[in-house]
Amino acid sequence: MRVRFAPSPTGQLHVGNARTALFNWLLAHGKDGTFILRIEDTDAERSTRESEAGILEDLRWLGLDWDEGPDVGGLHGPYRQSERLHLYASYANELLTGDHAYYCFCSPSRLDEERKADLAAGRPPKYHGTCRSISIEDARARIDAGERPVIRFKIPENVDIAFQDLVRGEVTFSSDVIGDPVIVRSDGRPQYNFAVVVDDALMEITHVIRGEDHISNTPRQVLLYRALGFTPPEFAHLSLVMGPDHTPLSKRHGATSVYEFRERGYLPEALVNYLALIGWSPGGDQELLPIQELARRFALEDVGHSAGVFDPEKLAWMNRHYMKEAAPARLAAETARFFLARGYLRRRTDEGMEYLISVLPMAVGSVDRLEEIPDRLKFLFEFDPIAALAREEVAGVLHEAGARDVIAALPDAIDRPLADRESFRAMANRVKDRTGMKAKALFHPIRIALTGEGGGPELDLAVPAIERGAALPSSAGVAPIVACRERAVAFAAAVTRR
RNA sequence: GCCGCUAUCGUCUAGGGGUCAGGACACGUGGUUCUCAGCCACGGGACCGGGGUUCGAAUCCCCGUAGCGGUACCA
Repeated sequence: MRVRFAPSPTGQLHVGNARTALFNWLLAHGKDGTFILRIEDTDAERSTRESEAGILEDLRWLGLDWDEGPDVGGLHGPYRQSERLHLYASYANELLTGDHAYYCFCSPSRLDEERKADLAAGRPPKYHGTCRSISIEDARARIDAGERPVIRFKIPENVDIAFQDLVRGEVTFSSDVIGDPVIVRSDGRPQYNFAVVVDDALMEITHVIRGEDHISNTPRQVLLYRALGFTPPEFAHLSLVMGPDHTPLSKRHGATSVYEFRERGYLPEALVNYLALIGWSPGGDQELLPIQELARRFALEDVGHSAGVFDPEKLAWMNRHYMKEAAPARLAAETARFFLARGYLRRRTDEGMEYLISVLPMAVGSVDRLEEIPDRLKFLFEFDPIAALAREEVAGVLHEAGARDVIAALPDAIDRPLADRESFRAMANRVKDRTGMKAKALFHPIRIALTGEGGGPELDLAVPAIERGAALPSSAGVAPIVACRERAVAFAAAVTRR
C-alpha cells in the first residue's frame, strides 16, 4: 500500500488538511504501507518555499513522518511538481498524439460568455468543444504563428463514469456534465487534475485519500488514468471539517492552522487525537488513544460520511489530559518560551528550568493550554498588595469575619521560610490558635495576603513554591520572587493603611 | 441553475429491521472540610420531514428539505 499527502504550499497547514494527512498516515502505519509527501506547487503565483517549509515542520511536529518526500527523497521522485514539468509535458504529448487531447485557442472572454449563456439557459456550464476539431497540424501552425493555446482533454460523450469510493461506495457521474478540462495551461504548466494523475500513477499510489472537495474531480481523473493507460487507484473521500456555524472552518472561527495551535500551547498528541475523532471513531468507549493505537484501529470503512464541526472545547479537554500526562521536563521545555515572553524567566538556565519543572505540575491540569500557564503562576512573580486590594476579588475577602485578624497575625507567624507543606500547615495552625479562625475563614485571608489573588493553586503547593523561588540566586535567570514573610508584612501594612 | 455527497443529543460519535438508542465534549446539580480551575458522582438532552416495504423502521427504498462540495488556464 502506498498513500500520499499532497499539499499546496500556499499558506499554513490547515487543520482540515492535517486531518487528511493524519488519516493517510494512520492507514499507512496500520497496514505497513508507505506514506509519501508530495508538494503540489504548480500554482507558481501562490506557492512559496516558506510555506512548504512550514508545512513540513508542522507535519513533523504532529509526528506525521513520511517515507518519501521532497526532503528525504525516494525512488519515485522528484516530489515537487515544479520539478516534474518534463513528465507532464511528455504525457500531455502522448495524449495529444493518441487523440485524447487537443489544443484549444478559445479566449477567456469567449469562454466566459459561453459559461454565462449555459447558466442562463439552465444547462451545466461546460466547454462547448469549439476547438475539438482543429487538426493537430493546423494547431501547430497557429502555435508557430505565435498563438498560445491550452491543451484540453477529450471527455467522451454520454457515458457514465463510476468508481468505488472506499468510504462512500459507488459514485457515478455522467460525462455529459463534464466539459473538456484544461490539462496544460497556455504557459505550459500542467493543471491540477492532470498533474495529480500523472504523479499518482508514476508514484504508484494505491490509495488516494483526500478531501471530499475532490470527489467531483475524480471522474475526469479516472478518464485520464484510462487514456494514459494506467490503472486507477482506490479512492476514498473524506468529509470536510466545519466551523460551529457549519460553514467551512476559516480564520473567523479562530485558530485554523496547525502552526497557530502549536503557538498557543497545544500538544501535538492532543491535536492528533482530536483530529482523528472527527469523522472517525475507534469503536468502544475509549477516545483518548495514542497515535500508534489509532493507527492500529484505523479502517477506511469506519470513516463517517458527513462533515464534522471542529469543537475547540473538546480539543481543550484533550489538551488538558495530555498536559497532565506529559513529563514535567518536557512541559517545562515547551512552556519556557511563554515564561520568557512574560519576563518571568529572563533566560534559560539549568536552575531556572529546574524551578519551572517544580512549579509546573500545580498549574497543569487546570489550564487548557501551555500558553495559559504563566498566568496561572503569575502570583509567584508578581506581588503587589496595593494593586491586589484594588480588585474586588481580593478586597471582598476583607469583609469576611476575622479576615483582618488573620492578615495581621500572619507576619509574626511566619518566623522562618515555609519551605514545605508541613511548615506551611504548622504556620497556619499558629494563626488559627491566635485568631480562632479556621477552614475557609483562615485560608482565604492567607491566600490573598500571600498571593494577592482570590483563587489559584492549592496553598500547600503554592506557598512552598514561593519560598523556593525567593531562595533562588539571581544567576538562575528567574524574575525576583518575594518571600512569604515579606509578602505578609507588606500586605498587612497595605490593609492597615486602607 | 446543473451535478454530486451528506443527514442520530448543542457538538464529535456508537448502533444498523424488535436496544431502556450507548459513550465523549459541552451544559445543569451535588461532592471534593481555603478558593478558582480541575477531578468525582448524578441529571437533562437526539434518530431532518413525508410517503412506502414490513407483524414491526432511527435502521431498507422513494420523494422532499437542508447543509456541504463541484461546476476555473486554484488546488
